[in-house]
Amino acid sequence: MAKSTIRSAPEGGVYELTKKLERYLQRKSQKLTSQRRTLLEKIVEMHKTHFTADDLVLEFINTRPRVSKATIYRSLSVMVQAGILEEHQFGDSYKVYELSEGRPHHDHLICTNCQKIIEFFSEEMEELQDKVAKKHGFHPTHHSQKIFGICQQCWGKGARG
Amino acid sequence: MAKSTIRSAPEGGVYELTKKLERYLQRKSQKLTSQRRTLLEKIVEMHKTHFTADDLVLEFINTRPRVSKATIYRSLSVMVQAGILEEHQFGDSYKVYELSEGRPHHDHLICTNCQKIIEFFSEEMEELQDKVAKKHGFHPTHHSQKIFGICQQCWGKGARG
DNA sequence: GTTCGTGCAAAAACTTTGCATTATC
DNA sequence: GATAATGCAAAGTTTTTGCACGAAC
Repeated sequence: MAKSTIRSAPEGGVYELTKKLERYLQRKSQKLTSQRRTLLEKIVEMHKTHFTADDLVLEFINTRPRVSKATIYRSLSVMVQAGILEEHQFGDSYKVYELSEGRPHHDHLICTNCQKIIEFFSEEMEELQDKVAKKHGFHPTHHSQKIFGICQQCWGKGARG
Repeated sequence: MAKSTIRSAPEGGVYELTKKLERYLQRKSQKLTSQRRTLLEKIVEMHKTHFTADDLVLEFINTRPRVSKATIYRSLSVMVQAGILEEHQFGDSYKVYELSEGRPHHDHLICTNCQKIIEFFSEEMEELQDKVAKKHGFHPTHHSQKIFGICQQCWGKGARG
């Protein structure tokens, strides 16, 4: 909120991400195909903070070169493994993805009226979570914190659940 | 953990819950059918802290009176509306339910090795969540806090991710 | 007797898989 | 040239729905 970065040349981001994917694939003896490149480009081009597999399927319906549905699903999984994407499951039946891209960890506020997702980060929250986990002898790897409710705009419009 | 209650007569619980369901259904001009009664009984009998729709489908495969899959899904939804059940989506593709039954709100630690779910409650966490929501002009209705990791037992057995 | 719920099977929504073909290393 | 990835369609999972019949109010 304090600092707003205008991404007028997203290609820089794509380049870094493709490098990262390449390094991951080499480590795994897997291949950097044109589809995987194209997908990653499309993901960056969309510049959506959150997207689904289906968003990508739609993007490729009338586009050349095509990337099939199966490849999209398979590639999303690879990119999650590679640490390029993060996978979330908000209330719904489908998975939601976002670029990790050196972004710090954050959690989500989800408006149940307009489906808007607001990201937040709280150092206090992170510490408290670690504290709770330790108290139960638990070794945390990651967490998912979702707060559902009504956002400011919707509340203003009278949507009070 | 401090107090351990032996439920030797779970029928008491069923009675209360059935009353609660009845009140809800009357308010909505809906009907308390034998299937809805039977389902609620079965849910209490299972005394699982967390169960899925499919768990219930299996329970009714060779049992009289039967309750169909469609009715199970429809009834679970009704019971969530009635405040009798809580619905969760932990990492997997299916939904997980638990009885609310006057239990205080709590969150979950999920062992990614043995799938065990540990419940916890932290007043501090609740307050912090409200604080974060307010900071973003957000009016929270509920939240879902999941911490994934390795539980004490699994860690002891060498499962360190 | 009206309205709502049930059971069944079919469909829907999202995701995964088998297999022959093609591209990458 | 060996291995891995792709595209397609088919199948898998979990959940929902349409409709004729039956139960609850």
